[in-house]
Amino acid sequence: MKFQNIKRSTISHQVAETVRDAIVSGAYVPGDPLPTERALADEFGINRSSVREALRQLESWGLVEIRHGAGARVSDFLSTAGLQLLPFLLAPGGRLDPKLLFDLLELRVELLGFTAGHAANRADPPAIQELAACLGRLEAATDVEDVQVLDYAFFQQLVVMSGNRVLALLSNAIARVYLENRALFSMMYVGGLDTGPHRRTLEAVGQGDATGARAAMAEYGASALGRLR
Amino acid sequence: MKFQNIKRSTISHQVAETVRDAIVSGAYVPGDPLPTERALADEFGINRSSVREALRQLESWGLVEIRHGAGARVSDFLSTAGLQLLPFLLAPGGRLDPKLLFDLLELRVELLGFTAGHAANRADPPAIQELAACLGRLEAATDVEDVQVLDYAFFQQLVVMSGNRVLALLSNAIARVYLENRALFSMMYVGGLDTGPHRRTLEAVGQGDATGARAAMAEYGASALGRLR
DNA sequence: TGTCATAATTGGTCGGACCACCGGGCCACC
DNA sequence: GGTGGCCCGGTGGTCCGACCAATTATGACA
Repeated sequence: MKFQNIKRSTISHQVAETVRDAIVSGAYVPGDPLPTERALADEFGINRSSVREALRQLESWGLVEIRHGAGARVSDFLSTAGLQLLPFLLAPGGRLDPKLLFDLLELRVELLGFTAGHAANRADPPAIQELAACLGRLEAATDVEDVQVLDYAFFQQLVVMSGNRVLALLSNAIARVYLENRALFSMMYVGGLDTGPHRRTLEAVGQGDATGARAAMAEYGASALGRLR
Repeated sequence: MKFQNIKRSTISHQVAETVRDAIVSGAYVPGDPLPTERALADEFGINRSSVREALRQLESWGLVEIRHGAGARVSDFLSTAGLQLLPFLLAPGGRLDPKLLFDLLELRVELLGFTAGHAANRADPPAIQELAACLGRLEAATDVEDVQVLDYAFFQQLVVMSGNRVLALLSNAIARVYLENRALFSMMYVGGLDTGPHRRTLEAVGQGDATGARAAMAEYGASALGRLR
């Protein structure tokens, strides 16, 4: 039994999360005015400073727009927010949005291929060795949760090898989706993981075969996508 | 003559931007402790509340990690932050990072293809008509800045047509890169824009030809990438 | 030398005050 | 009828000073 990290949370974080969930779950519609800072402070029974800190957070998530003297409004976050919202949009109020998950995995297929292809182009021996080690650890794992983590580590190593920092940032954002909704993705791993595509990817990357690596990784992504239906 | 919107800024935003730039430009290295809230307030000559609001923002950008009683440390943002940092990483301290721009455009090629392909699969007549209108406006424009905006609008319409909401969030993030560094990308448009790929994309999307649409849009992205060298 | 209570440091929360800005209503003026 | 000036209540922005809570440094003691 491993203990979870105890998450200590500040009041402002809790408020931000509460209001954030209210917004993404549709309790507030884009354009709606938020209660005033003083009203929120009253409602939550906390100080206005804490509310303000929470609002700053909501603002930087792209969820609300604050105007001096005129209050805060819920913004049209689907056209202003970035991927940092995805973890919370995926299962608002505990209810999974299957279409959104499908969209994510669909895009992931593309990114997996892109990543593997560029990793093959730019790989150097030590990195390839590290990738092989990742694969070894993955194949040795039995616990579902470990498999999940190590599978992601394999992909992460490919991202590093690709040398594309924009891709790295993008993959950070996607990693958060996994972390926030770990249970959601565990279904992709029940009944064991076929590491065949991983092995073929490793081989192709080792030979600098970008086309092969891309195909192998895309195949893996597509199979995960297929398992969703 | 159109007047620009006057942008009013709060103190906390200014502080957040200042510290953010100091971090991404390397003045602080990941792991470094930030000055204490009280010290920052003194240094900037402002109140501690404003500093705290700024720190919340930096925290939600993934740039710093705050621990009760122990101060704030700069986090290893390249492995924790998401795409929302990209606009500022691209030209820290006014100096362009050409490799990062290359990485972005390289990834963009992939995304353009993905977007066009899926748009072709899911397009309906009114959306296609709107896409045609986008192309019309683009070809009618003469001002470089207008071309830049309308070129992006064409892509944005493809994103909408693809029906992939994750892609939409991703493209929001990338849009911010354009907006924050508009001048940087204007070079891609000097000497006019060849709208041939756009026209071929429109045609392919209209016929539901995913492969053709993907190829046309990828070609366009690759040409932009080539112009960078 | 190692341990542990304690003090100092630092972030978290609070209450209250005042300023800056927005929106709407009102009114004089053209 | 329309325009601009003016005022006023509501709301966000900033400040101050105080105290609480967690961490870290300190130093006495065994």
